[in-house]
Amino acid sequence: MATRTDAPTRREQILKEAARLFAERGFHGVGVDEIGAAVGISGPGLYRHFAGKDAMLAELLVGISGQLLTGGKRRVAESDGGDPEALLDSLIEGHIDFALDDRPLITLHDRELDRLRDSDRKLVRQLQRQYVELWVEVLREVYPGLLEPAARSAVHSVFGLLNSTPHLGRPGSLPGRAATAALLHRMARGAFAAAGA
Amino acid sequence: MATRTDAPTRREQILKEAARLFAERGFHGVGVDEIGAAVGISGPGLYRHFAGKDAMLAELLVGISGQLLTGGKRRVAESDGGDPEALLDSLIEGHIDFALDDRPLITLHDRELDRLRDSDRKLVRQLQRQYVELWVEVLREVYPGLLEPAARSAVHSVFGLLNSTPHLGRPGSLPGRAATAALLHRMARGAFAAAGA
DNA sequence: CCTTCAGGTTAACGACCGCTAACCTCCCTG
DNA sequence: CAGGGAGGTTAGCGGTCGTTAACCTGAAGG
Repeated sequence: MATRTDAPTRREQILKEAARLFAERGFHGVGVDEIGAAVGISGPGLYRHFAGKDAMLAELLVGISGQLLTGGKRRVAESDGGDPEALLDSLIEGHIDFALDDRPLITLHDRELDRLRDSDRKLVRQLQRQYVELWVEVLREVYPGLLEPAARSAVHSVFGLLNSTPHLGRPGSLPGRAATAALLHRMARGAFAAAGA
Repeated sequence: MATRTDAPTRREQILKEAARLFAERGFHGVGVDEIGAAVGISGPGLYRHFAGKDAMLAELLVGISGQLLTGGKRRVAESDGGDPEALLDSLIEGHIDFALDDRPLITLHDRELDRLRDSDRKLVRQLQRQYVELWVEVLREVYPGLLEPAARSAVHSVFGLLNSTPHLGRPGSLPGRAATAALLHRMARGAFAAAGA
């Protein structure tokens, strides 16, 4: 992972603020003027960077889904036939990092999907589906007795568990990031273990 | 539980359809004309039954939170000092019933809270908080080693797990309601057990 | 039979919102 | 030192939305 050191571009600033605002008040609840104000320019200036408000949401959601899937595939590749248990732990860890570091995106990800144009929505759904299937395959290697429909339900449910981070109160009321991550990780494994029994 | 046999009132019809539409497209994404059309009257006719669009959302969210809390309190009272394990199972079962039978309400419940007037939002949050604390107390009886902050995080996370039902595909792709409920129940217990270890 | 009222209707107003048009101003480059 | 494009600005248009106003109607009650 090459850590970025250069300053964020204006486009990236806009996307970040838009994500925060969309997560706080919903896509329809935020005006373009507010998004502009959040980055120090005003309203129509955004159209120098994006074709429209819809395009911002689309780029955010496609980006999230793609990032999750890419990270998941990378972890599978790095494991390469090794211990499935360790691979499952790796997937869980990656998802938790994302859920803790990009809370607004996690919120958007399963909340505003229906506001997308048909083609974008199909793309996002396809990426999400591939990500789920990747987890399902790994899960069924760890728990061979688990049938596919049950495995898929279990994966969706654990996503619900891991994505609950936005409800956990603002950073500070928590017992520290590492402890929270560890708790979530244990609970996810416990839930999977119970599903596989 | 006295099962209702009389026909639903117009108010109830409106609330039900509004809940469905809000869950599908978001509060700001639904117009009053659509809500009216869903119950066979048109737009402004709704104002004979509600003070405004906001009032519908408020009544829905207060109703949900109150219903969950009331049901939880009833189960605690029925247990009355008995087996904490059985009480925890009872709470989980009640929450699962709600999540499976009223999916649109579950969706709204943690998605549109910020669209409420300040007073209504405070009321809903207070009801939600009481419900969480009720779970936390029971959970700490079952797992005495669990500290309060961790227990609260665990409860929120299990709510995320149980409330994932809207993502589980429409009824029919599932292996039957009873099997789904049983799976969710096992996973919730597994997650709690892992948190308590 | 007349009144009343609950529960509708349509028309229209005012606010807001996404987006475009037209214009301005640096800064880079040949 | 021209000039041109990147990245802003404000004004304003067109459509939508929540809400109100004014009117209608059928059924119940004295």
